[in-house]
Amino acid sequence: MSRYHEREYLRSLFHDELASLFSQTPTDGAACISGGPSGPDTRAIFPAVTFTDVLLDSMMDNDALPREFGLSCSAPLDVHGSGGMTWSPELMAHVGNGSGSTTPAFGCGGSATPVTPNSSTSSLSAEAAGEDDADRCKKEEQQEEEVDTSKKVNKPKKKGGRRQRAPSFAFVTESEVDHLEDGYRWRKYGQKAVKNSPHPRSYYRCTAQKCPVKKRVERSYQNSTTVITTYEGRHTHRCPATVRGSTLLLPPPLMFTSFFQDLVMQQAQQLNSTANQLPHLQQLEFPHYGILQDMVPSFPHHGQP
DNA sequence: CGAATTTGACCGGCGC
DNA sequence: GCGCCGGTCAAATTCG
Repeated sequence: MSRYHEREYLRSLFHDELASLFSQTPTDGAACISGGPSGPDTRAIFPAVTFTDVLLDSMMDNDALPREFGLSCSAPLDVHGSGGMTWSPELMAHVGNGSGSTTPAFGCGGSATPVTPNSSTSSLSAEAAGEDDADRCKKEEQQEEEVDTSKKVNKPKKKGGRRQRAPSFAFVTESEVDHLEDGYRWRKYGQKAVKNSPHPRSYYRCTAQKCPVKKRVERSYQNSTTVITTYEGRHTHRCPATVRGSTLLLPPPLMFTSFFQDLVMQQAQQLNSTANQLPHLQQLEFPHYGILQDMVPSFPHHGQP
C-alpha cells in the first residue's frame, strides 16, 4: 500500500469522528468549533483544512520527530485583530513522556499575524504526564488543602513513586515577546536558568482564585526567536477576555488551553482506538503511533468544572 | 497602596 | 549519600 493510499484510508477512518466535532459551514468550507469552556458563544473559525488532514500529515511525516521544537508551519494563521481568526492547525506527533524538560508529544502549527507583537508561528504539543487524571485530581485537592494550611516551602512528602505532573500542552511560537497574551491573567512566580540554554525559563500561575493552571515560558535554545509555552492543568473558570468580549479576538493559545485541550485529547483517544485496527500500518508506517499510544492513556477525560 | 515582578533560598526527584 | 536540576516559595523590590 502506498503512502497515499494509507493516508486516504486513514482519512476515511478518522474523518467521521472528526466531523462530529467540526461542524462544517457549507458556504466557506471552513470548519467551526463552537461551544467550549467559554460558553456557547465561543467560536473559532477554521479553514477547510481538517484535523484529519493535519493529523494524517503528521503521522505520515517521518521527519516530524527530529524537528523537535523547530516546527515549521505549512499553514498560515491569520489573526484579524478585530474581525476574527482563521487558523490552519498542523498536528504533528512527537515523542513525549513528560520526563525532563518540555517534550512535546503532539504538535500543531500555524503561522500568525500578530495581535500583540506576538507570534508569527505557533505550534501545539500535548505532553502526556504518564499519570492517571483521577489520581492527579485527588493529589491536587490534597495539595490544595495542604497549601491552604501551611503555604510553606516545607511541603508534606508525598507517598512513594515519582512526582506526578498535570497533563500539559506546549506551544512553540515564534515571537519577539516571551509572555504571549492568551486572555488569561498570569502571575509570575519564578524564573530559572535553563541548563544548556542562554534563556531563562519563567513560571506563571493563573491569578484566578483556586485555579491550578500554570505555565512555563522559555525560549528555545536552538532558535532564540522561538518561544515554548507549556500550559499545565485546566482553568476552573472562564477566560476573563471571554467574559469581557468575544474569544474571536483571542490568539491560539487561549483556544488550546481548555476547550481545545479537550478536543485534542478526544481526538487522541479516538485515534488510539482506531489505530488499533491497523496493526500493519501502525508498525510499518507510523513510527510515531507508539508515541501516541504512550500519550493517549494518560489523557484524562475532563468534565467541565 | 495594592498588585505584580524579581530573585535567592529551599525542596524533592533522580542519576551516579 | 551526594550533587545536579527543575520547580516553588516568599521577602524584597518595582510598578501602576
